[in-house]
Amino acid sequence: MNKEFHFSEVEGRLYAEWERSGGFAEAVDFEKKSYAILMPPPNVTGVLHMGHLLNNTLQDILIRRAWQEGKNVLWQPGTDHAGISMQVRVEKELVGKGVDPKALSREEFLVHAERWRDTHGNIIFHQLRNLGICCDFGKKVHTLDGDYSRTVLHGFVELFRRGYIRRGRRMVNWCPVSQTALSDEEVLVRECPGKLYRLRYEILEEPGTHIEICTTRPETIGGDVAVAVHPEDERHRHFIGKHCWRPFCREPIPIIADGAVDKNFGAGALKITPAHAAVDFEIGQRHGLPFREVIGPDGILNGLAGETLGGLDRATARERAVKLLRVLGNFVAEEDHVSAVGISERSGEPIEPRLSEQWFLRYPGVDLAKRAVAEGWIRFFPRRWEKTYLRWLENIRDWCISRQLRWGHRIPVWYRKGEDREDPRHWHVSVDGPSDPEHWERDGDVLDTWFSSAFWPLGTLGWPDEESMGRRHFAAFFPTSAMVTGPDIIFFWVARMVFMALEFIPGKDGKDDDLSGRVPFRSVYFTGIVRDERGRKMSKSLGNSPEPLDLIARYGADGVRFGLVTCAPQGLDILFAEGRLEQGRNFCTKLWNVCRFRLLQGDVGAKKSSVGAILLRVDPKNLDAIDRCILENLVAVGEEIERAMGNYEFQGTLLRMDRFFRDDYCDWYVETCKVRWGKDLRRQATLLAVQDLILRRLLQLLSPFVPFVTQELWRQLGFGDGKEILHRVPMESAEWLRAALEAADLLASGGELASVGELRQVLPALRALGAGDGLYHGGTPGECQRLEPFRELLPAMSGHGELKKLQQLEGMTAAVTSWGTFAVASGGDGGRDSKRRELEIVRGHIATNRKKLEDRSFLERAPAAIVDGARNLLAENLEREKKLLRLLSE
RNA sequence: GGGCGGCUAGCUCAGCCGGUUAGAGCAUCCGGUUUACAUCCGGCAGGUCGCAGGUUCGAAUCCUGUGCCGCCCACCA
Repeated sequence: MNKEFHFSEVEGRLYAEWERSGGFAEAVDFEKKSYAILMPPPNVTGVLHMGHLLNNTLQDILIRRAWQEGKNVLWQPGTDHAGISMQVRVEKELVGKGVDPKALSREEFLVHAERWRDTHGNIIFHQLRNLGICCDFGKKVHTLDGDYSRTVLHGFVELFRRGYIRRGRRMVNWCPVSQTALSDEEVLVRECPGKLYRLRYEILEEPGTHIEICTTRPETIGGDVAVAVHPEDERHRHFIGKHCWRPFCREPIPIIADGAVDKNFGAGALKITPAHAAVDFEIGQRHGLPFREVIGPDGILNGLAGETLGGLDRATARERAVKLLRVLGNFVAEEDHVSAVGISERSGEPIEPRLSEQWFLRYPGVDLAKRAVAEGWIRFFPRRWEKTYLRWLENIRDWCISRQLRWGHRIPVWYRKGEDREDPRHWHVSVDGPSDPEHWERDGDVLDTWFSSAFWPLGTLGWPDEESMGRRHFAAFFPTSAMVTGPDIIFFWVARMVFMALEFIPGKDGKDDDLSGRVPFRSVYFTGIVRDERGRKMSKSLGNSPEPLDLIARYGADGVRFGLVTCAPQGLDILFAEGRLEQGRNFCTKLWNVCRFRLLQGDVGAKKSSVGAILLRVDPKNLDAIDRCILENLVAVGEEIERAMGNYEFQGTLLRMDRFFRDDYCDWYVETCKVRWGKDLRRQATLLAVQDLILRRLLQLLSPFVPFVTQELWRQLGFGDGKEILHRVPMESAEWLRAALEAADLLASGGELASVGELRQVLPALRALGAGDGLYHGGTPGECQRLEPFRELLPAMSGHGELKKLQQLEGMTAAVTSWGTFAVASGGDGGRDSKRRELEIVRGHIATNRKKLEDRSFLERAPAAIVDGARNLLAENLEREKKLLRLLSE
């Protein structure tokens, strides 16, 4: 066996083998419980980043544990066609090649896009393989696949039929760069420093008199159709019903009263531009105002904006407008003002509120979606995200689902040629289209990508086609078990999947109140966002993200996985620290070496190394307290891990295993084995069997976290038949193990646990004594008797050779312990200072506890156990003080 | 404007359904190692638990207020 774990050699070999020999293959047995995770489908344009690394590591851990628990397992991979970002990407590519994308027909463009997708689209999965994830990529689904598209279109048609989808002319968020509508969720609101302009419009009926208004967007003045004031605003009351002059495209416009105006903001009067502001639009509707559009879909102002503003972009037009207003005498003042500006998530450009004809979805089953989470049918980890989810549902608004793009699912609506498009009587809505297509024209828009993603749990499991649902085991895997994703897509995706599932999956036996079978997943684990050491979100544009594949090459997949998990606390963002990965790599090396050491002591022997087979090699008569304690620990760790994993405490679980492995097993148990090895062959065999029991279980427990090194060691140690795939080997539950070890009488009693625990605590004190010619011990007869079984062990473990009787303290450095006084010969008064420090601490404890015990209310009100604890501590420390004083006075 | 989260050792974080002396890893420093592992082992030092009140015999932990930092939501132009 090599001295080091050469991960680069092992990882490639094992991964290929897992794939080849069915390590990821589905094996559905309806007698068993099922476990399913839908991998959040990465964008086809995406490349691997740190977030994917973390996210997929966590899913892989859950999936491998599910295999170990003997469940039916589905980890569904897939990719998302990523509407806008993909289209932008392809357009850029085309422009680079000298092709004008706009000159291409829809079909020509799609050919290019599909070609791009098919060459670049699966890169991320190839990259993910390096992480070792046990996902069957053969099951991959792409949102534009034929089957999946049918799911999406069917969903649309059904929602339309049920009255949730409507076509309408409404204000939408318009991205002038992509020239498409966006949903509210795709708009980022950013605080932008700008100016608030105070302007005056002259009153038609009272020449020379003005009304003052405030605006941040003077370039839209051409679109003003009114000025509104609050109906109860004394300052402006007398203007209501009169008119004022619009400065650009000079025309009189009415002054109206509307409650939506805030009296306390600015001048208390608001110019109304229904075509370019949502609030203004509503006010316009209420008052039957006309509609003047002055900005085109491309963000360029038109002739109605004012004679010299036409043809300018919004920013330039604003500057020009201000200059004009000064010249015209309408300008009063300007002040700095921070306003909330909607920014397109994709293009980064300001959104233009714009009236347009779009398809809207009124969310179905809002109350059900609330109940699903509020009543715990779906559980969120960490829980606090429930509030975010619920609050969003409280203020939910219709979702604009149509996009003026080419890349995506084309809306399955046809309009009869030559008829009024706005008249539903001339619409055809179906998945397959009309039977006489020559008389119809299909809607040119596509659906929001997130609309198609909302059907992911349904579509990937074959819905709505019964044959397909059977083939994909819908019955076994729906509802899926866990969803692992980022809180940033809680609205975009998580909530919408909930809506769709609840809408389309009926309750069992018509019992719709029981949501258990209707939710898309039973729990959602929200990961944190991976940030760099300075707390900035890792991103390519900032250049602060390490190359994931590079990290894997340097630390090994296991090292990276270990590192990521240990620096990812539940519910908090992750401050990425590369040092963690190094610790991960070191962990693997240590695991490797302790197994190597095991092999150096002798063969594992029986090749069939089930727990039962190993137990046969353990003779309870040859076990001492130390052996029983480590076995007890082994069981307890398993129990803690099961609890922790049930709560998705990945970090806690791994750190707990790490602690058991290093502190309990390597540094304590293995070291004591060396000392206790002896000459008795049966005793030796038992010690090895105990090691095997521990290593076997440890490898299994660790396998989901560090799959490669554990798999390789499983073979090297000779567990299994040499071909076994570790994560497919069933793992005994902690409960089973406890029962088995208890039945074989291998677990420590409470007394043994306490005794060994103290033994371990004494060691550091002995080591701190420094070097001498041996270890001297003195104590009460009771103390000496307790030490007896460990006479060999203590001095050896502390590096002091043999144990001698302590005769006198002069010239010695001593440690007072619960096992008596230990000392080594020392030159001078070495150790005196540390004794003094110890005395200080001891006296501190004495004072604290004495004070407590003198406090009557403490004695009266504190529970008896606490009071007793304080008494014991006081007594103990008084005793230690006495000994220390004796030592110091020698 | 509303909401959520964080603030504990130089750094990253545990602890937070109140209870013995507030922990771990990393970094620093000191020491160890012929016999699995220097990708190792041990130890020293380092914290008035953001701040201020309150409840309590007892508060890092519960309550109130407050300060920074971050995130999310929101039609005051």
